[in-house]
Amino acid sequence: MLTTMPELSNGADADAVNSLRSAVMRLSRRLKHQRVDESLSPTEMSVLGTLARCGRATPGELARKEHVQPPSMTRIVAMLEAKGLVRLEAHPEDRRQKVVTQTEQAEAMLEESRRKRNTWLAELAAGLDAEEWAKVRAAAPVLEKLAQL
Amino acid sequence: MLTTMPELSNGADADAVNSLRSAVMRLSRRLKHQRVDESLSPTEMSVLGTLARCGRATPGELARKEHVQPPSMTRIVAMLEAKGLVRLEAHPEDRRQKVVTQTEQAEAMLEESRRKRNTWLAELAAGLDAEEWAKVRAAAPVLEKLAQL
DNA sequence: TATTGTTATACTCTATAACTATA
DNA sequence: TATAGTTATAGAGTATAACAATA
Repeated sequence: MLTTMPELSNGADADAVNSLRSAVMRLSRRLKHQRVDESLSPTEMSVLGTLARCGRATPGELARKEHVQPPSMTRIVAMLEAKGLVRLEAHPEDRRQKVVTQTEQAEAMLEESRRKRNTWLAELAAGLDAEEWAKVRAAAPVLEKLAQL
Repeated sequence: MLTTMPELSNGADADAVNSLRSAVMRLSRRLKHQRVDESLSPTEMSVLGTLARCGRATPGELARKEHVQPPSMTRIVAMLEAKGLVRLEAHPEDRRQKVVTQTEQAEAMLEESRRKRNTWLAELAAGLDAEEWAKVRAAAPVLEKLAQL
């Protein structure tokens, strides 16, 4: 039977996305609970990770990258500032904007959190073989790209 | 410098998990919005998917599989029942338990939703090349396993 | 006494709408 | 007039605690 769906010439198929979607939703739910730092929400952690990569960003840029609305990012940044993990400075050229940078404390926290993450990872790793982990590693950058598209 | 973290002999490493975690959280946020059926939450969709695979399950089993607490699953199942997507029957051997099965309507809905998903997929697919999608396809089953571990 | 499911309640995260300040 | 960010408010989804029924 002919379908009306668009051609997917690059090998993507509905079953894979179906599986991916279900796995992502359930994994995200687990990650919410397995959070490495009890005082930080998953998105707050994600923002710190983004800042560690980008160096600096405006609240608006962060909102777009995290796929969150501006008011939500305002709250998140305020939380992180209150915890001493980011600094807010005036934008040099546009006085409407602000610039968010991570503090040294955030860097230390990320290092500490990486250690905790490894412990949790070790437990999960026991359930996968080397080949399976290789697939996850190969796909991780693509998933990040997917999240940004 | 020597670390105190456990050996990860199967090739898993912290950077991969770091990347994976961030991508999963952001993707899940996108998926929340790109939901194929406006009237169903991501978890409700996930439960239907699980039922489609398992055939039947008790609320407790579903709660464990979806990594949700029993009271939450009570609400989710009640919603799905109110929408005519699942049926609740008495457990044949244990009168404390119940058995959840999907209705024909749910099956039709899943088929319809697959069509919509393909449309959304076509847009995303444009941003990845064949090799990248191959990596996603290869990793999808592993991610599902990871979500269940 | 332990387990399955439910009810009642509260919390976390995010969104929308309305507002302020700057471009 | 448009844009960046904020404030105030509401909603969705989930958790915890307390309870009922059955094993």
